[in-house]
Formats: sequence, C-alpha cells, structure tokens
Amino acid sequence: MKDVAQLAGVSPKTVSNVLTGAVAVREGTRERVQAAMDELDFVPNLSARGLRNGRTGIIGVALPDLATAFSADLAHTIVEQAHERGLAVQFEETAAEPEREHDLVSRARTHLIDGLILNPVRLEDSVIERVDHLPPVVLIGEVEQHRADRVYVDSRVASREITEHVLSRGARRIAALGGAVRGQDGKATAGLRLLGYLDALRDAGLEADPQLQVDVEQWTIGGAAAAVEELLARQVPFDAVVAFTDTLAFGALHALHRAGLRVPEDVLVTGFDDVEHAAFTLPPLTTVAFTRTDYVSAALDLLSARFEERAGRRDDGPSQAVVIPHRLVLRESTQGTPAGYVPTGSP
Amino acid sequence: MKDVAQLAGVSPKTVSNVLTGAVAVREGTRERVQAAMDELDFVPNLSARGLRNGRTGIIGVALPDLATAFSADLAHTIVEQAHERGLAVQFEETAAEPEREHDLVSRARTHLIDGLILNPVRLEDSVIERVDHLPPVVLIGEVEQHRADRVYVDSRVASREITEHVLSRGARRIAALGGAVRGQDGKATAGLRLLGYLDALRDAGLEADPQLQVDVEQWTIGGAAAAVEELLARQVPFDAVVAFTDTLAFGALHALHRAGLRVPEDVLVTGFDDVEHAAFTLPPLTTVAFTRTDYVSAALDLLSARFEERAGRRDDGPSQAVVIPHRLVLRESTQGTPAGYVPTGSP
DNA sequence: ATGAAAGCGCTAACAT
DNA sequence: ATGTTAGCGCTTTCAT
Repeated sequence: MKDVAQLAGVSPKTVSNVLTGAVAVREGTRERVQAAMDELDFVPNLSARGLRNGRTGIIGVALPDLATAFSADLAHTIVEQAHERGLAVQFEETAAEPEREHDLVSRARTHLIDGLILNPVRLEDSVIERVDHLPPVVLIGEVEQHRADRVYVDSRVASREITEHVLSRGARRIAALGGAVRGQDGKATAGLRLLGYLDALRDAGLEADPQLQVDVEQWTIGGAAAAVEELLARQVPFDAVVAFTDTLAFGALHALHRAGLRVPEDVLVTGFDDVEHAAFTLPPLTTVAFTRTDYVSAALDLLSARFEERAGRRDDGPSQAVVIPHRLVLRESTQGTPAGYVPTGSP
Repeated sequence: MKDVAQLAGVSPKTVSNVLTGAVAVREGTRERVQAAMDELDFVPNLSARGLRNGRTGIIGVALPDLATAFSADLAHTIVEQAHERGLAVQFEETAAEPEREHDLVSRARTHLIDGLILNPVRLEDSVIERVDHLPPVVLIGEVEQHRADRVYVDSRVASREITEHVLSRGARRIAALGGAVRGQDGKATAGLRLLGYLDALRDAGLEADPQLQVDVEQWTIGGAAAAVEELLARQVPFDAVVAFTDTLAFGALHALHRAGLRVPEDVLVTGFDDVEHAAFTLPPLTTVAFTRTDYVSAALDLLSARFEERAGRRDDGPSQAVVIPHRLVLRESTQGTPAGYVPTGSP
C-alpha cells in the first residue's frame, strides 16, 4: 500500500480511504490512486485488515454433513446469500465425532471468523454456556437453548401435521423413521419430530407402539433403507412411514420397493424438508416444506445485527428466536388408503 | 500473549514457542506457560499469525453449485480431509454468473486463502493466464488447461465405456443428456463426455443423430426432467439415455416414468459420478464411479506440495496432472434389452 | 533455552 | 481532503 501511495503521490491513508470508501476522496485523487493500484496489481491484505479491524468478513458455518441433501441445500443458500452481503463462508462438519461440536464452538474465536452459524445435532445448553467470549452464534434447527439466537421451523407441530395427514388417509400403524425416544443423547431434531408424531397419535386416540419407532444409526439413504429392512424382517405390520427427513424417506422408499411393497397402495411415506429430489422420487414424496431463503436470511440478519452491536460497542441484546413458517406439500406418496404391510412368515 | 508471558514469567517469544512447538521448550517452562494460557483463556489470533506468516491455513474451494449431489459429496470429502490436515475450508459458488469464475480466481489473493481448489464449469486457459501472482490453484474436473495442477477422471474414456455398455445391451438410439456440441461456451465436462459418447457410436458403426444430443439448461433434476420431456414431445424415438451426471439421470428417470416408459424394459438409463442416491433410485442406476477420497486427497496433496515450494522459496515446478481411475457400476437401470420408445402420435 | 527488538499491512485517531 | 503516528498480535532475526 505504501508503494501505491508513493506512485500516486499520496499518503497510505488516502489509499486506504479510496479502498474502504468510508471517507470522501477528491475525484482526481481517487483516479490517481486507482491507476496506481492497477499499475502495481495491488490487492489489499485481508489478514492485516482483519488484525487491525478485528473483523475478517468470514463467517463460519457448521453442519452435520455437507453430503446430506438438506445440508447441501442449506450450504448452497448460505453461500449465495452471504456472497450478496459481502461475506465469505467457511464450513465445518460436526457429525464425525460427537465432541466436534463443542470443540468447534470453543475454538471459534481462533478461526478467523466473525460469527458462527451452527446446526447442532445434539448441542446441549451447556456447550454455549461453558464457552465465554464467543463470537456471535446463530443456532439453526431444533435445540433447546436460550443463550444464543435461533432460527428454526416448528418441527413438533409440522411433524404432528404430517402425521395427521397420514392418519386422515386411513393409516393406523405408522412407523416413525428417525429414532425412538432416547433421552439426552438423541438428536434434537429427532426428539421434537417424534413428539409431534406422538401428539398426533394421542389426539387420534391411538396408542403408540414402540416397535414402530425406528432408530436409524446413520442418517443416510443407506442407513434408512437398512433400518426399514430390519423393521420388515422383524415382521412388524405397518401401513405408513413418517420419516424425519427426506433423506430417510428416500431410504424407506427403496427398502419398501425391494420388499415388493407399493407406495402408496400398500404403505404411505412422508419426508421432511422438501429437498429438490423429493419431487422426483417414484412416487413423489409428501413432505414438509419451508422457504430456504427466508430461513437463511433470518440467520444472516441475526448475525449481522450482532456484528453491529459489537461494532457499536453496544451491549448484547437478549437472544432472539425466529420461527420460519412451514407447509405440507402433498404428493403421490400419500395419495390413497394403504392396504398395509402384513407379515407373511412368523416373527 | 503478552499477558500470558507476564503471568508465566517468561517472554512472549517463549509463549509463541510453546504454541508452535517449533523450538524446544523446557518441560517446566512449558507447563507454566500452559497454565497461564488456560488461566487467561487465551486463544491465539489467527489474523495476526496470518499477517506475520503470510499463511492463513485456509483454502478456498469453488464449486458450481453446492446443492448438486456430486458437489455436495465433494464438499463433504474436502472438508473432512482438509480438517485432518489442519486446514479450514472456505467455499464459493461459480455457477450463478459466468463471470464469477474469473472474478474468483483474480481476487483469490485477497480472500485470506493460501490456495484454491477450483471445479470450473467453463474456465478457459486464458483465465489462469491473465491473472498473475496467484496463490496455488488446483483444478478438479475436466478442463483443457496446462498452467495449473489438475485432478480429473478420464471423462471421455469413461463416457465411451458406459455408452459401449449400453450398446452391448442392444440399445441403438442412445440419447446423450447434458448437451450437444456447442463450441467454446459449453461446459467442459459436457464436451468431453459427449466426445466419449460419439467415440462409442463411431466404433460401433452407428451414425450420431444430433436430435439425440439433448441440451440441458439447468443441470438440476428438474432441468433434466424438462429436457427429457421435451425430447419425448419432439417424438424422437430412443432406447437409452446416457446422462452426463447422476443428477441429470435422476431427472431422466422421473420424466420417463411420467411418460409411462419403463426402465430398463423400454429405455436404459445411465448416470455419471455414483453419488449415494444412484444406488437407491427405482431402478438403481448404472453409473461411472471413482473413489472420492482419492480424488480429493490428490487435490490436497498437490496444493500442499505447492505450499511447501513457496515456503521453501523454491521455484514452482511444472504443473502436474493426476488422473483418478474410474469404473463402471452396473445396476438395474441397464439390465435388459430395451424395447425402445416408439412415438405414437405424429411428430 | 530464552529474551529484546523489529516489522508483517493495515486503519483509527488526531492533526493539518 | 489529506498526512502523521501509532499499534492491532504475532513471529523472526539476532543476542544472550
């Protein structure tokens, strides 16, 4: 920058002013500086700027697994919107080891990021609590947590509604794909969606059968397919599968087909998230949709607001929660009254 | 750091030594310093370190669209492996605007990254050429480009092989889904895969029908489905679809099913990349597979080698190219001899 | 094995 | 509207 200043016959500060645009610079001066920058092929050093300003313009995003359809969709939307706001995005994955979530949060300060968007798998209140001097954190997705800003859809209500829809089609033995109640160590998302499912059963006067609460080890298509195959092998009769994510539903569709069961004639299937593929499965999948861009812009708005608080040395306000509205998208996978899966052999 | 030094009764340099581990520190001193760091909840400032060292420990990754299954898979693998190597990963998307690719490369220096992994959509030689003083760049995927390191699978050969496989099943009118020959502005990947397809037809003594080279505007499931629907509407007979990516094949499966055509009884379908979902479609998809981890570790190895060159102030060696082996994965979507789609109406 | 001093590139504060 | 000064937090000489 000194070189540019010298070539343009100004001081480094003026070059800085031209770059940041914060302070007015006379037109002629600006042009000379600009010419000098072009001439020298000058690019500002963001490390230095970051050191000086205490802000890097990078936000961190931590998702369970970037290869999962929903996370990928989210990642795409975040990058797109962050780019529009002049922010770069650094990604981390949290699903590999359970401790990684805590590690990530506690070391967030070191990682050159101004703030963190975190989609926790099983974050407990304590994690945020234990760590002080954090950069702003926005939690997305379900988590019982009141120390940090949050953006989420009302999973419990959505799950109840989609279960009610399946009930309205005549299903009575509905499998919940994504996890049984398992205390604290289960996935937060799974917990709430299971509660919604149970709400619907209770309201319909049905008893919940624990055999129909199907745990899935790996939340992948293959993991879900294996879980449904095991359910079939256990000879448990059922006439619908309410999956806690679209990815799990994809696995269910596959396993049911391999078993010779038809969707929706024999078994109804629903998902959650409405990823692109959900509209193109065979049959297309009934699922819960919400506007991805609203979801992401709410998260970025919350972060930005915190940035400004800090810049203005204002006190941090109380944590905010934004609920993104959801809606049911009805497709062929629930069009009809299911005949049900009736085990043929002995259990 | 000064505070830590003071509390531990040493100089800042010693604290630095403890942190980096580069220089030996006496055991007792190390412990005192460590205790002081814990006491003060000290975290090193990476901006400062980056400024001083000229390296940030962040690499940039530019992919066309993070929501696409293949990109998402790649992103996942990159984050995972970079994490193991102590690198953080910053993502950008390039598909939105065509100019973004060039923008990205030319501004790479500003973005706090030590190196760039770029999956170009249509990068021409000139882009790298025009930009000087770049950080190390590794290109992944197809691109005619000899100025930067590259990692790729031999798309042309793979495409020829999968087309030959479809021919061996008896298909004769094979649609290529992903783009016709369109000169310089087409996608590099599409170009090579089309060439492989044409190679196979030629070797089989078949004439290529331009009507069967189906352009896809948006490389999404929906875009591919629309393109296949349009092909059907044009009343062009065909008995197989060789799609240039799995995502495109998913769209084809959907469109064919909606049109009442069965796969593989009426039409064979193949994909490319072997993303997870390819094994779970109805029917499961024959596709081209390659080991994702090898692909990514080759890219990271190339980058790391360049980092070391620069650190050692050695001259940059000539650019390297690593070809990752591929293999055909045969699944049900090509099991059988297709009856073919025979238009019923008049064209 | 440890310390002292200097400087990486930038910008906020203050001066002009 | 522009220049001067100082310092962000770290690490690399060079001493000791």
